[in-house]
Amino acid sequence: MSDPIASLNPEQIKAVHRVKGPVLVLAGAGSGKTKALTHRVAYLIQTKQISPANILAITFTNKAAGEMRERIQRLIRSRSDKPFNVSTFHSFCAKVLRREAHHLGYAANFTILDADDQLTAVKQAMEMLQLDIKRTAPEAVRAHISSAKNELMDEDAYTSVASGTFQQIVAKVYRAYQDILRRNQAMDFDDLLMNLVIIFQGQPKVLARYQEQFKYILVDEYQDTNTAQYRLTSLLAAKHRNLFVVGDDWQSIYSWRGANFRNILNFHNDYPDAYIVKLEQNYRSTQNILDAAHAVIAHNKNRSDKKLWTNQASGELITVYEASNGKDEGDFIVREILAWRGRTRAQLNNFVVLYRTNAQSRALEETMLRAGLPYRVIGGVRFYERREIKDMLAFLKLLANPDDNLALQRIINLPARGIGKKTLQALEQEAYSADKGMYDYITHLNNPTPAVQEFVGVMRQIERKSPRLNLSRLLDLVLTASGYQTMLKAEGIEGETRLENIAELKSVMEKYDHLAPAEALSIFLEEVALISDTDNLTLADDAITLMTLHTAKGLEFDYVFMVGAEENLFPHSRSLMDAEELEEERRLCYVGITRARQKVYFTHAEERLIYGNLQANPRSRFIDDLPEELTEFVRRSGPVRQTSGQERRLQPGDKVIHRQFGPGVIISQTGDIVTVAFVKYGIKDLAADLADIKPK
DNA sequence: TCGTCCTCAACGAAC
DNA sequence: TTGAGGACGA
Ligand SMILES: Nc1ncnc2c1ncn2[C@@H]1O[C@H](COP(=O)(O)OP(=O)(O)OP(=O)(O)O)[C@@H](O)[C@H]1O
Repeated sequence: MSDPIASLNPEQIKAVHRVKGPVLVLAGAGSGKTKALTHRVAYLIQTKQISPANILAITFTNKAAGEMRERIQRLIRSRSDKPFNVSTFHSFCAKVLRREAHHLGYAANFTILDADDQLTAVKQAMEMLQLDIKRTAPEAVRAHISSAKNELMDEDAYTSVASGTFQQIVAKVYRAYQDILRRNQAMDFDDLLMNLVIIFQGQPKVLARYQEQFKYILVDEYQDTNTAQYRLTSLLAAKHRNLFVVGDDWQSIYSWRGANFRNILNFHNDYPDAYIVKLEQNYRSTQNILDAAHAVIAHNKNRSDKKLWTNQASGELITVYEASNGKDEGDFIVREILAWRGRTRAQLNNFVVLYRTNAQSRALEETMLRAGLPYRVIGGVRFYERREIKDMLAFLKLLANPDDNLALQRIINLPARGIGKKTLQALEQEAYSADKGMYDYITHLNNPTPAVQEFVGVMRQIERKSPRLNLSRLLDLVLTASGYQTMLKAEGIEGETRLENIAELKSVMEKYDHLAPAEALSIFLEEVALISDTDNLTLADDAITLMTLHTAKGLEFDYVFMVGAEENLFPHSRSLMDAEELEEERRLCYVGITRARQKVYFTHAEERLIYGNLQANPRSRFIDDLPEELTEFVRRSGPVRQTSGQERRLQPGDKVIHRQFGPGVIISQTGDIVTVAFVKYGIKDLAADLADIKPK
């Protein structure tokens, strides 16, 4: 292997060698930002003799962290067991909090709530406050609490700024929700970030310790940091100021969960002495792909100015396929993939199909199945969110944290033993009055009901044997002792499938079998809680990859299909009203195009089934923004030239004004009915005689 | 309390 | 189209 530095270009080398002080690498897609970051870590360790323990590298996914750890080890030709602190923000916070959460009254074994449990806790909070779940959507409340935390607003801060009925409700629920979480010894995803910031800000000595440890900090994908992550980074780097961040504001696509690309654009204000590196050579894509991507992003107003060029030839044209319907769209993709495979012996692993919403994957899956092509879907309904998996995990969570009432409530009646909603509520109330966790409470009851006794017996048995069992044997024990296995076996086909899923869970747990039982469980539960969709992408089998545009960030493939390139789908209908959201859709398109090494396809359909009825959407504005000379338009019947100057009546996407409902956007037209999304009144079906609707 | 049938809203992206 | 949640009877 050659000297690693030699494989970098001069600009990348500058970024790697500037060891001291703040450094910003602001550069476009595929310019080698992540590569520079990886090499910098290796350089710090190998050439500058800095201990890995003093370095903290933050990546966007656990998978990226794992790959980086491997690459660094290869670069420094070492298999040392010294800990490399390469992780995501969330798992970094979780690890530190295991040691420091006591400052906030949490024990080290706190539970990490997943999205599902969060919602359950919100509902419980609302029930306690006697709020009507039908009048106030718990999901909306959860989302607001989450945003507040990402902005570092605790319940007091939120209460003091809450205005309007809804926000005041949220403020109340927020308080009750935090109360529930504390009693459960549980933190949600957002707490992991916010609580660590609270500790660092309130305990200067603790902060100083970590500042001293992490003298060198590196952050990838800095454009998608939220306020909490930004603050955390600033706090940790404040002492030594050796902060290296890389990112691309054009690729900021997570504003809806609090990310703010101004964090990267303001870096030079936060650190006036920052050394700024621009990388302009792209090593991933052809010139046509870069030009197309640039043409799309150029329409955005809020963005930095950047250049990107490549040594590569212009390459393939962008192909735009107009399908007659969703099925035709899928068939086209299959035909193209087979054709490429015939021509170039390309592996299926080199193909990715990207869509805007998870719901679009189903139709594509069916096409792939029919064609007999192996595929993998990344994301969507996640493995760890399946009922049987969550049930198994709940047993394990309760074992790890007896205060986890949410876990207990999930499993106390599994298999059904007559503990229903009423009984559960009573137990909860009694435990609450006794100021105890529910498990603690029911294990110390004087005369428990037989059903409760039975459950306690199951848990006692598991508790007693668990110290001597490795993780996979522990799962076996849970499965048999609880009676869950018997229950599923009695269920027939569906139970079989569920048992298969549990078997898959077991094979994951086997990877932790070499760890001591005492620590294996908590490590496993933490990793499972923080696993991300991309983490599940492995190219072990040769298969076509299907995923959302968001999930594709940071990845690269030879052939990229962007499907459903239609107004209302992409850009999504919910974004059409808001200029900033539209810019984010555009950035998403930029991300999609720039994933490709060789060839990009856009596909759209004249009509497609949505909720079981046909909808017609015009093709995406992003297609219209592609340079004509780089684009090849194909229809079902064969290549055609672009139709110019389409006649415009009222079409989906048009902005309109309604006499009664005010401004809105046309979503679709079916026969005599137009569906319009109104800014104030939501989605309405109206007679299409146009009497009440005027173009804006 | 629990399972089944039925209605009706959902689908925006995820650590 | 699918899935969650309510109504209902056992
Ligand atoms: N100096 C270089 N010489 C050759 N290839 C390079 C060089 N730098 C990066 N590459 C390659 O270019 C591709 C993109 O690199 P990398 O993922 O680091 O870019 P990036 O800027 O992080 O991209 P993105 O912003 O799209 O995530 C990778 O395949 C990488 O190996």
